[in-house]
Amino acid sequence: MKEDPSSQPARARPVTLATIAGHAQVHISTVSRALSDDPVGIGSDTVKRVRELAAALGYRRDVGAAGLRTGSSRLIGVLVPRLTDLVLASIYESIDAAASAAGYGTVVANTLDDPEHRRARLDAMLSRRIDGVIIGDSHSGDTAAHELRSRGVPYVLVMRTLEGHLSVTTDDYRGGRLAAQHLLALGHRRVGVIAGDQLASTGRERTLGFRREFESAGYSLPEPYVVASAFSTPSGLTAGAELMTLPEPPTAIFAVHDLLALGAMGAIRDAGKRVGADVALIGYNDLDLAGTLPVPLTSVRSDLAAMGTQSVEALLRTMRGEPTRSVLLPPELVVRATTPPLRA
Amino acid sequence: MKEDPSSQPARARPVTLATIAGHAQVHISTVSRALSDDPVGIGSDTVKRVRELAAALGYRRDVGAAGLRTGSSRLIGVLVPRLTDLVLASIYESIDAAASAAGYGTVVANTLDDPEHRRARLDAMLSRRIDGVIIGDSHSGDTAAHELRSRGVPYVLVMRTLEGHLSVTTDDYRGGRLAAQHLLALGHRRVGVIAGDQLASTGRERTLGFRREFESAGYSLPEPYVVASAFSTPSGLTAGAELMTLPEPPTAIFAVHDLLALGAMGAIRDAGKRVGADVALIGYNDLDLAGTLPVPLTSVRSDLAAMGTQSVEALLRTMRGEPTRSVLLPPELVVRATTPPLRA
DNA sequence: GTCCTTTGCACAAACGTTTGCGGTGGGGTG
DNA sequence: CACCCCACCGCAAACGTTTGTGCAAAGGAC
Repeated sequence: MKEDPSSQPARARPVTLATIAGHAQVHISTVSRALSDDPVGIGSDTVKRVRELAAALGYRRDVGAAGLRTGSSRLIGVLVPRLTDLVLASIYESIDAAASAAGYGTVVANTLDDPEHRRARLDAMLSRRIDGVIIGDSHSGDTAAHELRSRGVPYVLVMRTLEGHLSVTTDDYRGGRLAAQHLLALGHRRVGVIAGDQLASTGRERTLGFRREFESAGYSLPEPYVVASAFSTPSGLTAGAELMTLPEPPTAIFAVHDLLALGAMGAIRDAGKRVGADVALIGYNDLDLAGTLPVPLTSVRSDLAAMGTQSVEALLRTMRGEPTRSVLLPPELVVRATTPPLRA
Repeated sequence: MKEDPSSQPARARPVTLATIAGHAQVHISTVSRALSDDPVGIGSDTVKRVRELAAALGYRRDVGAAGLRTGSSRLIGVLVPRLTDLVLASIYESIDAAASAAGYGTVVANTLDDPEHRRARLDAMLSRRIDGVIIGDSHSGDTAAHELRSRGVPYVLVMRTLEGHLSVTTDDYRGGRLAAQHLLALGHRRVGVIAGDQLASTGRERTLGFRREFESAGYSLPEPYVVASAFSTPSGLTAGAELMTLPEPPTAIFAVHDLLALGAMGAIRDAGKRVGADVALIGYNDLDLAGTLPVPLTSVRSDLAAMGTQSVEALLRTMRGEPTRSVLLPPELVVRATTPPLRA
């Protein structure tokens, strides 16, 4: 290990409009206009000269200072429960890409589903005068959306819905029905659901859709067979264990999140059964690890990238004051090895 | 689905120092001082009055404007290959938490290991006048660190090292040796390595440590048994398949990333073998899904949270101009079901 | 009572932009 | 040749802070 050269050169004084103006022998405002997207009222040769000078000097517009003047920080805030949740990480990735393409930066905050922490992070965002917020962690009984509305800060919900607020989500109710239809078609009659957080619309809707479809086919889904949980692998393990220790354990399990399904796999194995052959399993979101698991996982696919992109588009429209409607993306069932045909 | 009330109230004009000054009948500078951390030179009753007023009016300091004046944006940039890599997401989470606790915000950028894209994102960060950068995606032959140094922007590497630059990482060489020692002790003599990206110090060091330990015990690790890869589950699958189709497939595999191990599990199964019983498997990083997998995965644990936290501390020290040294965190082997004792 | 020190505050400049407005020059039209 | 118009550019204010300096009043020592 070499010695670390911790002594770094003093930070160079950044080159500003004034620097360029000095070199070009024009007024600073002329430089500003020449560098703007469409330089109106400035001679084309001046524009060329200024731009070359800017490039040569390594000029970089101070967007903070510009924001002070224009009132727009060109920054959008993103609230997520946890970035270590692959689903949210994927959505955030596409949000960031879309925002970046539109000339906006993003700041993301883990709220950990903790109201106090969330407040603090949202406060920090507002202190940076963000232009809009994408809320990915909305909870029933959540106040952030209302507060933003009353403050007049544009926002849009993603991933999870909330009655009366603009949102971009997948049709979770329909996704739940797809899972139920598949299991019913395979002949399963006694099934379990790992339902996720019931305060989140995702957990609620997916479970509800599944239940409705199942019951409307004439079968019942008793309470002990539906167990709430967090959205992590460990809680999938405990919830799965709970299901497998029922007097009559289910022959199939619907987990409303792939990570829950991953945990359930462990629980099924711990119960001495084989995933797929003995107990069918369906996950949700179709993370790219789902297809490469030891036993490839059947999952309800939702287009996370589209959700991210469209939420940015919706937010930008709202920021421009254009009317915008919520969007519901269609889910799709991807059948793999964890839901084989029932043996006779 | 209700109609979306997309019409939001006009954004309220934010309350500034001037607003408070008006109400308090003092000068704006007095308000600024009264609101600062230690209000020196201002009467204690004035301080109290101003602070109450600020709270009542819902004042929020504009950190962008403050940054313009002070020259510090109180923002640190974080460069990662991908946030959907759980390892990086975990590190970023702790970076963000630590930075936030120190009064700094963070902006993160996916660089996708693409130089051009990376340039653009780094440029955007510099345009926001970030106070420092944490580089999580350094590659051999990478120029960003050099550029930052020459620009005088404080930075620190995390996760991956680069000769001659300050970094906070785990001892990957040692981690590789731990894995080799474990497999040797179990009696494995013909082993394979899924080596990750050889341009990243993580992939390189872990593989090197493993090889050294293995060879110094008197056994060989021929080239076909070491296959490079990306750091994802799918590439773990293909690399694993490559190993399993060798004329004499290995009896154990060391994957330098848990997600690679996850993919390898699928490959082992596709080859008609059982993970653990037929082919031993060791992962790296000990993600929390490792322990809850159908067959719990033996893995080399590295303390990701500590890496994040300490990288922030190192960066803050560098920003204050204090001398700082690279840190090497010790890895730890966590033995689980994928490396059972060899049957006689 | 005078002088000096301290306390408490106001003034103003500066950070880097953007932008409405005004002014100068040149070219075209009548 | 006089006029007007337009292209091009400079001037200055403003965004919300922070901070060095100056100034007045209050308090103490003699």
